[in-house]
Amino acid sequence: MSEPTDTPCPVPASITAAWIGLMRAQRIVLAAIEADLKAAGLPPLGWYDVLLELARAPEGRLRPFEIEKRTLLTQYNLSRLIDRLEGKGLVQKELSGEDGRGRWVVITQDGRAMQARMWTVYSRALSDHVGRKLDASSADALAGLLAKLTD
Amino acid sequence: MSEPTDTPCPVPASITAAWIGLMRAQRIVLAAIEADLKAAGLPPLGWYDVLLELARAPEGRLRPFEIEKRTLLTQYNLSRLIDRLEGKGLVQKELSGEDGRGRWVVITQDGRAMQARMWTVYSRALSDHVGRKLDASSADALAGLLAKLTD
DNA sequence: GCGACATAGATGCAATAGCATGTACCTGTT
DNA sequence: AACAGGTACATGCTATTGCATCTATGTCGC
Repeated sequence: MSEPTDTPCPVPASITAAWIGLMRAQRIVLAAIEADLKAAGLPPLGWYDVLLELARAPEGRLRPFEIEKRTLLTQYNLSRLIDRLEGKGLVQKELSGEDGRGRWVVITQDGRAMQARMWTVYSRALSDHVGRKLDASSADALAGLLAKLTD
Repeated sequence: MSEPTDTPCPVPASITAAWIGLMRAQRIVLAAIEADLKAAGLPPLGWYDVLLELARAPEGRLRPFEIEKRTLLTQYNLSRLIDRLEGKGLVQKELSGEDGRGRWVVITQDGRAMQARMWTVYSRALSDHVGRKLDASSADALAGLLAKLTD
């Protein structure tokens, strides 16, 4: 006669609490930030990530696979996101001379302007939805703990 | 002649580090867990969330709007997720007598079995991808810091 | 140089998410 | 009772995502 295990849970409660908190916090804060961007008539955060990487890159250009690594976007989603960015004139695609398989993605002036415009809204949203909730030492501690999850 | 502000950033570095860490950690861990579920031939995590709430509810039934609050799903996404769950025989929809607008969503035996089956995989994934990375006190600390973000 | 395999990127198609709106029904006011 | 909201849920349409696969090129061993 075995004990009925109502919750057959080999996972410590502290672990599940951390995981649920991680999901909740990310969703809630992300939704709040996206809402602020949308309210300002700006595109979603994914666009910003790509534009920022390009803006920081030497000559404002990167290969798609480099963007992919930096942003955690999947290959097929990035391929289409780049098409959308190009459609809005924020980036240009160029053929790569060295590697016949490759393309260059180059940020345009409009793209740099959009990145800057998005940052004004994004930074304020970050202050509102993250900065207001955490002091510097808490933020450091949080970043440190989260980093443990990603190696 | 004004100084060029290379990074016009009123947001403390510790705040952006925490935010980027939050996004990265959530995406990486979620992707790992979803991959484990898929590898086991099981449906995505969203299904589990709904099934768990139903399994825990008295008589295994909830109104859609109750599920909505508990899971952070949007109304329209939940409406269709419930249809998919019903299509697989994991829940049933019943008309509500008291409130003519309402429906009940009732978990079936198959639904309970699926929730249990998913938990065996999910709990192992949690141990692998979270438990292995954090000791109990770190997990508690992380949960506490994340909770600060969501009030 | 040729074949086998890897890498970079694109794309057709099915599934899901987002948005706006629609349909019922409820609740309060006059 | 009639009306004016408000709440609960569904749904048509479009946009995005996920998956599998395709094309093109590069690399390595022989």
